[in-house]
Amino acid sequence: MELKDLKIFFMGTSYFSAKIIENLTDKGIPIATVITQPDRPVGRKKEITPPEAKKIAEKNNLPVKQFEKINNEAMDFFRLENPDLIIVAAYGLILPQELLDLPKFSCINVHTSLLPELRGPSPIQTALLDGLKKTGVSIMKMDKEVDHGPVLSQKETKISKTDNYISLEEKLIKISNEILLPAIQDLLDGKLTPQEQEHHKATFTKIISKEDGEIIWSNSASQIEGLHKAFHVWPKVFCYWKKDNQPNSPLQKIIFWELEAIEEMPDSVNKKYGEVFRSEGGRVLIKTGEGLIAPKKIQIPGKNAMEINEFCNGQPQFIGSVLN
RNA sequence: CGCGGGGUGGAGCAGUGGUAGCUCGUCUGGCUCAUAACCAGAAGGUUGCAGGUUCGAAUCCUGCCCCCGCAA
Repeated sequence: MELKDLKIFFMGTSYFSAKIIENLTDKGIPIATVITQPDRPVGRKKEITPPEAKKIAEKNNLPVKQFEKINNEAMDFFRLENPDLIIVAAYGLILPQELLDLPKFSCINVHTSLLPELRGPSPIQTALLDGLKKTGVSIMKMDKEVDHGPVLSQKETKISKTDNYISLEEKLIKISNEILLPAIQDLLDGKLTPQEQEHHKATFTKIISKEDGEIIWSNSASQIEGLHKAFHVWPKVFCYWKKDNQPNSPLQKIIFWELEAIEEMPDSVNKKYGEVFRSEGGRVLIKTGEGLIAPKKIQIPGKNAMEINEFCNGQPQFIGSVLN
């Protein structure tokens, strides 16, 4: 059975999905339809913006279908079209059992973790948040529970000290594109039997929300650095500052664009968690529960991001304040 | 008409009607075991754009351009 003889649907929404579509197309795999989420209002002007997957699909002249959710109306479409195979990558919605059962060759999911670890919606972020040394990509056959189905293929990659969300996602895209097609082809050829996951070893990730990006200064510097690596793109990493250092002065949000964890120094031992000070070497540092954070580039609402020293030139009272 | 903040010398900010200031940087000279050195001095702004009010506008009014946070 040749892949290109099948009627293949692709379901995905994000940048990750778009890169998978791009690769499949480049390799001559015909995607009959790309199913993605609806265009959404984005930005201050609420401009209706198509998802990345739609942009790349249209660029490659692939038919696109958008559903708010997989309801009966959507199912009518799938029943009518009756695809042989559905590939799902970062679609963002849970598929009903009927849809999972529909394609002759099942629904195949690309998940960016070494299943059964890090099931759920945020495997890349959670790997960085937890400071894992490695992660990877799993190709699996979808079943009734999320990220629970038998695994066709898996490949791991190291997480380096300098990796953040962007660089790690790129690594995982590369791996996905290496293993996705061979796995599917082997499955079709009967050369591969999907392996049941070791369910007792499963770990789970959660949906990320805005407030997850808030820094807790009693945490360790390395935890905060992990937070930044995981969330620097979204929801961003931030904390609050009382600009006048008065108890009832309004809280000023501070977004951290770049930061670095460094070790404790002699002149920091008596500081409070979240206290900003300048070291003898002249660096602006913030005390944490364990170790120090050296902010490098920050932003306050209404302003552009700026280097920490530039910020301190205009806001000298920042040094000596306590963040929370 | 979603809510809100902002555009002032190279950078970051102050200045809400009366000669445009601060921190940093730059340049010149001095000093040198105080080192993001220090001291003395200098250069550098048609205060986003266009109108208006006023004896006088960065500051008040009107329109426009640009940047950003929230929300979605």
